[in-house]
Amino acid sequence: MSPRKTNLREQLVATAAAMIAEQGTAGLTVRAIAKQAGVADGVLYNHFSDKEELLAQSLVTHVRNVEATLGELPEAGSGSVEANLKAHLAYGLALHRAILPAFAGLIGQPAVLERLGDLENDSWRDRLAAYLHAEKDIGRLRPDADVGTAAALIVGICHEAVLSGLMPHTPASRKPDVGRIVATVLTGIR
Amino acid sequence: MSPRKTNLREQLVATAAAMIAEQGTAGLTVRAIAKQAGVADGVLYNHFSDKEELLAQSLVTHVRNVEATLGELPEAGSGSVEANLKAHLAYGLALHRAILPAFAGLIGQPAVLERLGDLENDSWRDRLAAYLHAEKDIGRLRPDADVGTAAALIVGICHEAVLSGLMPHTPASRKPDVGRIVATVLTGIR
DNA sequence: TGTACATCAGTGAACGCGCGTTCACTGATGTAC
DNA sequence: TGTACATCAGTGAACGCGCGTTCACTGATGTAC
Repeated sequence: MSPRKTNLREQLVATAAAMIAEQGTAGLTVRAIAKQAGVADGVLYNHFSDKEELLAQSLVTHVRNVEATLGELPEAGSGSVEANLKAHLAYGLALHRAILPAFAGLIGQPAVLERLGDLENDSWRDRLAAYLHAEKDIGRLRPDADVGTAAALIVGICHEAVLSGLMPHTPASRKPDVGRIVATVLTGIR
Repeated sequence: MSPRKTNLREQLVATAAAMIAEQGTAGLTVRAIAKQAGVADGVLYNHFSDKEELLAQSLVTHVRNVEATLGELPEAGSGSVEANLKAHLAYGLALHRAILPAFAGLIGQPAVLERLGDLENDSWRDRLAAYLHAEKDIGRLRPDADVGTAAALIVGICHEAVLSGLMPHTPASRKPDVGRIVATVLTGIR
């Protein structure tokens, strides 16, 4: 063995993650990754069984890179519920804007997605749901509030905002307004 | 001219639309379409400038086929707001379940999507927003209700439900509950 | 009506290309004596 | 210390494949006389 100070595997993953961040997974090529990393075309097969393994690892890295740039999420009981939900929503919007195009490029080819089992799949969603439950337990939300559904609504807004932005003929006026969304989820429309 | 009773163009579009309905646009091949239609490989170029034109036309047809299978949307003022919103949401869920995978397969290759300008892009969304406005004018929703945001929440749920279903490691318990979603949008959680 | 020719939708083998992947080879580094 | 050999990460040309697309050809149909 005696690893000769080779972290080329990590170099390839870092390069591929950066390319995913810039252009998504659609049309991403092993040659393009190798060229960007400044190594030979075939070298990735010394470190990965195939392209899918490199892609799966790079996706995990990409998601972690994005999460590292996002701040902390608020704790239940601190500040106001409205401000906390706005922070959660802004976090989710930024997260999905950065990672959803990468995942969408893999639809219809789910083999890569199935290799991501070790990636905590949607930890933000779980934390949002836990936050809402805690606020309800504290009494800052209605006792009969359906916090699971509220979490789904907020996650859905994130998906909708990003997907609409990827479609061509979408009016720019459809940009999400964090304050109005949180207000509507809190108070309803009836 | 004298068109010799040739509707092969429409036959190709119908075949491609059916294949899109079954397996989405990802991995859809001109050869597979030709084989399924029972015609020669190259014949599509007598009727379309290229694969993208066939795909765009087939996507429009697919969407119209799906819409034709969905019932009518309720009118403002009839029935109850809650029942009407449930009908709208069920419609949107069925619509997106059928068409969103087809569109997702084209992300990162937006040339096809740009050819869909004549397709009324998201007419259900517009009709939902118009319905909510009308109910507000009638007085069956709060005067200060943010119906535009409410429409975005409902559309978002449709996107979220479909995308989550396409991901492998999603728990089955996350299926959307139309009644609870409508109740939460109507009454909020605070 | 019958015959010769023109038309043109349809055919399918073939082309060029880019992809993921392979593998004989290189050459710098580690080891043996 | 110096020399000969072994190792193995890295190289990059080449392979096979499937894709979208092209085009010389076929043969059924319409037209002219």
